[in-house]
Amino acid sequence: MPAPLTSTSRAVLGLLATRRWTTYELAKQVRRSLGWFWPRAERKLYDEPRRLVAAGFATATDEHTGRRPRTVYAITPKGRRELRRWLDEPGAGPILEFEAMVKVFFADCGTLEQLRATLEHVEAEAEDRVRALDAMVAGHHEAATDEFAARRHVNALALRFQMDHERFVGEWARWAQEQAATWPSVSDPGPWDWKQALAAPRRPAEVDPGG
Amino acid sequence: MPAPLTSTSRAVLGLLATRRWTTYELAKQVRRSLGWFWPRAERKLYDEPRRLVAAGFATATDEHTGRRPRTVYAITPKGRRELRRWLDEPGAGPILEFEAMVKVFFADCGTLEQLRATLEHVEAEAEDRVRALDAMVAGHHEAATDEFAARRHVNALALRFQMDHERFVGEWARWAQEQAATWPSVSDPGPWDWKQALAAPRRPAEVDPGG
DNA sequence: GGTTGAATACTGCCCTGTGCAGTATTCAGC
DNA sequence: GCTGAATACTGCACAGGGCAGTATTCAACC
Repeated sequence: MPAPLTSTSRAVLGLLATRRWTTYELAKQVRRSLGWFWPRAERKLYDEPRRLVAAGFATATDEHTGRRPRTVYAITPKGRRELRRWLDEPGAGPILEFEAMVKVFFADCGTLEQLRATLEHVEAEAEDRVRALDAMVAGHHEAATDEFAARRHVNALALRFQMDHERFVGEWARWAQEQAATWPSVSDPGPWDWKQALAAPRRPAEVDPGG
Repeated sequence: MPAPLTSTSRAVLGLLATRRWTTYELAKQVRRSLGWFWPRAERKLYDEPRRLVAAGFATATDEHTGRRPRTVYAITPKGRRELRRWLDEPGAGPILEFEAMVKVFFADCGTLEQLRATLEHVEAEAEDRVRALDAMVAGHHEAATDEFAARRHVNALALRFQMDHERFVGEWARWAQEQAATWPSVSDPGPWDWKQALAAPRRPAEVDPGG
């Protein structure tokens, strides 16, 4: 019997539902869109289409560019049925993996300077990611192929999540730096009020008055 | 030479820096605190302390409860130095894995009802997690052992992130349901304005009484 | 006093997934 | 004609997940 499919298999199946792809194209596409909330190494993406073919959910066609061979994958009707069936199952909520937060959590084993540097790095990375997403949205206005335009609405739901998430990470990192700046030392926060820190309202996103 | 340590090794090392633990206790503790931003299977946590001992960062002491043996691990001075050194390296930003979002992203292959159910499930899960975190914060007020009280400030930074994150997920899921409710069909959003959806300000957490 | 079920304290196994190195061809720019 | 980037993959070692299985201890209940 064929190995049971994973969520990654279904993610690839979903992409195949929009058009035919080579695995190389699939990998690029995952990096640009799906990868934001379902990050997978390119290496795995090369295996998945084969499993879909074995399960009867996709077909593989050998083509070639000059003398170089390439395999193009396409979804089958059975594959579309499987995808619809899969959409009936609930689906796991967000799972976060945040190495820098581990360093924040154990910051009292180091120095205030190390904590500050860690938080600054998180902030800078979050800003990079916000910029990357902004660029993607800007790109949407022009380059709108047919198959993309038809999926703009679902795309927008995911994009909105990702942008707000990245903005939130940046805001948190700024807030945490401000808090830590008031601590006498990394192992003793002095009169700092942790209850207040947990209860204070989330700051509204700063409005840019210019422009 | 011993295998190079991973971030998971360092996370366990960080816990050992606060006190001595059996692996079983370590696993419970990870589930309650670290696991929110560094989720690891219990199975793996049973291997890590051994690697730390092999590297000279921890010691293992064989004890027993009645006839049942147990191994208690403790950090060494060399282990503390390694932990401080590790805090100098930047640390990776948040990585999100969100299966339900994959289903949202490919919702146009199914039905509006499936999309609604997926989003509702995400919302309910996020609310569960907010409640679990609220209970944890409430617990902090009473049960404050010495080793916990000393780490309350760094704990608060992480807790604040986690709570706001979970609240944000819930808010997004509600927002997405409202958007999808205006779509004539799952593959055609009608006159729905995707630019507006991406640009509109994030809603404050207050409740909408309209209905 | 005996049973039962939860908590404690692990180990083995198989699979998924990551990261890196390596191979070979095509194509655009100089 | 040369070079470097893009295309199109494969192999390998190791981290990590999930589940099943083993055995003891302890408190609750009858």
